Amino acid sequence: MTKSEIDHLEDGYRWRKYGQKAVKNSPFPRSYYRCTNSKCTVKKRVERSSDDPSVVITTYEGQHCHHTASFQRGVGGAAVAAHIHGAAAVALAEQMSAFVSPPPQPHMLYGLPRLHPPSSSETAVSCSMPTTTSLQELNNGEGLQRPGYNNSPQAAVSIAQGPPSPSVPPAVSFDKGLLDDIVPPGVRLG
DNA sequence: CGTATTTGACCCGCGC
DNA sequence: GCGCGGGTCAAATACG
Repeated sequence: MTKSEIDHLEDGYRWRKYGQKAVKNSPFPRSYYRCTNSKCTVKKRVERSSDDPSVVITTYEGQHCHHTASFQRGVGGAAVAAHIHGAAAVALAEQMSAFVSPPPQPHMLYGLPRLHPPSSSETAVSCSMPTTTSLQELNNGEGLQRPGYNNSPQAAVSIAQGPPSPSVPPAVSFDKGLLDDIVPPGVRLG
């Protein structure tokens, strides 16, 4: 869940919209996106919350087998990395903050309950993985592990809308785990 | 001209 | 079998 006015959030990857359907639960249409990487079959659904039009619900399906499409496009990777720290990271922060905010039903975290693999322990870098919950990647940091959440959801959202300090600890906590997955450590250092 | 988006049609699973 | 809802395809269109 992301508090944003736009549906197409930048998360460091390139997405191509391939469909849109109207859903019954919400008066707003649901958009279907697919990773532009030909070898990456990651998909995501973006729908706007019927309860709060300012909230968009992004559901990821699968896991990326690459860092960012921008890197594969050739030069400009460093610039993109800087961009991620500036904007995309904010979008991700919003997604993380959504898990520390008081949802109406914490147990319905979009398929998270079936995080356990079917049988063998599959590697995180496998393409076209059948598991429909890459969100675990977003939560294996601290999102779900923390026993309680912030007193006010606004506090969590404020991280994305305007951090009070240049180095906010909560952001760094998942920044390492999350950006490390999409931004090469070498680039981040530079 | 290449790429991304729009949008109606099509396919499939499910309940009756 | 039929209707409904959700997901995907693909031609048309828009844009840089």
